[in-house]
Amino acid sequence: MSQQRSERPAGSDSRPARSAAGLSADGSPGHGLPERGAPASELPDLPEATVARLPEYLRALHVLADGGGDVVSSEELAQAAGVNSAKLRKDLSYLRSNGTRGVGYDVGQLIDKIEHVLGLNQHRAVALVGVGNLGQALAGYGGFGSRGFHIAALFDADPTRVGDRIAGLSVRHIDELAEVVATEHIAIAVIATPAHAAQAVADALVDCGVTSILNFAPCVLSVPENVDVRKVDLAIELQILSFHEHRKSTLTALPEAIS
Amino acid sequence: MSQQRSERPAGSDSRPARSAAGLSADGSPGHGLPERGAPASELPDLPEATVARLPEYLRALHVLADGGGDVVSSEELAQAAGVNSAKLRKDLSYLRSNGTRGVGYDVGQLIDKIEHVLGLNQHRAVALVGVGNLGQALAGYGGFGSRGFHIAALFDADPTRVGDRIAGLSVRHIDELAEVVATEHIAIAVIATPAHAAQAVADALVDCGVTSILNFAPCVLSVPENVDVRKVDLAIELQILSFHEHRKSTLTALPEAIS
DNA sequence: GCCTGTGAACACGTTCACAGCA
DNA sequence: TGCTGTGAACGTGTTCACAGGC
Repeated sequence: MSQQRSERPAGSDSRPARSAAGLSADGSPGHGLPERGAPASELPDLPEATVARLPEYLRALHVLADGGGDVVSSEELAQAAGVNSAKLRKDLSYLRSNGTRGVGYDVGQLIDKIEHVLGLNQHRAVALVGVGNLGQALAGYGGFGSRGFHIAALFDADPTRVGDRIAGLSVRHIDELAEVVATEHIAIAVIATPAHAAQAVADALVDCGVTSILNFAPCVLSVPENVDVRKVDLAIELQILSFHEHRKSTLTALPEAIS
Repeated sequence: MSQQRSERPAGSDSRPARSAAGLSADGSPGHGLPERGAPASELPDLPEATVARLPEYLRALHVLADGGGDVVSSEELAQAAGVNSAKLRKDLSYLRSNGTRGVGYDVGQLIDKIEHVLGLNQHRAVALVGVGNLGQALAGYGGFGSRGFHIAALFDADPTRVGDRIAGLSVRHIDELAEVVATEHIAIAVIATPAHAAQAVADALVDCGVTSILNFAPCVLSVPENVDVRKVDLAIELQILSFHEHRKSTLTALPEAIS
């Protein structure tokens, strides 16, 4: 499932929304899919919705592993991950997973498999652009290392911020982007700039060869089709909750139907 | 139609369950209920996917309005929001929307309608729990006011932080939660605590009557079914991007199909 | 002509229910 | 007797394509 080109909102909720603005970028009709028997045969092309849940399973598995568990049933793991067990089993079946019937899944094996599928074997270097309020918080977030990433560089356009040290890194000017992206082998970047700067930053990132962007700026980014964009927008999340609040409050005004 | 009730861990998936408990509330054909709680056209029960996109349309509309536009076609608006126009039109049709054929949509009217549906007429008060790195950044984020929300109170469990002033608000101890939630009429809360504290905070929030939670802690929350939880997890977003990176790099190893 | 609104077709995702194996 | 793995049924969401009105 390639991401569609243009831009697509990919926020918090499990938005599998594959909004393809144009045409069938990814093989719709008769796109000779990579041969089944193809030896390279890494990824057994997973549904996007499954991909979005694997990280949650992984987190739950790590918790179980820390707790000393070595085998887990689909029911237990599903509960820990907040899904139902049928969905979990279906998801894991896409990994040609090796559970043991009558027993469950080996925790360690499953962790390895999921990490492998997600490409987390190699610690990935991430660039963070924009060290304002949010950017600083993200830079300071400690949870990355344990989950397969490290922030390799910080950038900002504001000369007064360049040189600041945040979380052990020195803030560099955005003009140095290309150089650093190359030397650090960065493929993933986080945009934490104001909205008005985000598109220019995205363009610069793409020019440097970055192919995955996590966008915290409240705007739509336009990027080539080979670049993946995911979006996190706090206000949008709150507005969705607001809708449900609104709905709940009008529902309580209605007579209670049967229970 | 059976919906699992019980304590559903509303964690990751964060799709508020559409309780289909046999309510024909909205316009069943021919059953014209004479009186609704709110006669002024309440919620025409929208698909969840549509709800998730309305905020994006709203943002795009505000940009257009600021630019002086007063009418917009579905094609233009769709582009600005990063979706395709068929989807946009379908979404708006759920709002019994009033576009003009051959012309387009009135920007101002559409803004009003979406804001109304999302319940953004009333500025909603939001509580933020956890003023660490991320919490402080969220508190300092200025984008709320213009989008229908304001942070009404900050809480933390750490006594050394209580009393700090952040973004014009004084941090209060979590023990004061119930009191403040009541006086400020807070229905929505943001959890920005470490994972190990999040469930306890969620329980406390629910006890106070909070019915919508935006969870930044990397864990699954278990809440009663009438409470909506949405989750934002940075590491998960990056891991999803990592998968696509991984896939792209194995694909380039394959012979290029035609483009 | 242009553009909205929408049924119908299609694609995707979830759930069920049971076959198959330890 | 479990519990996994999975086809098939079902439901949701997206796209198409055209009817309807300006």
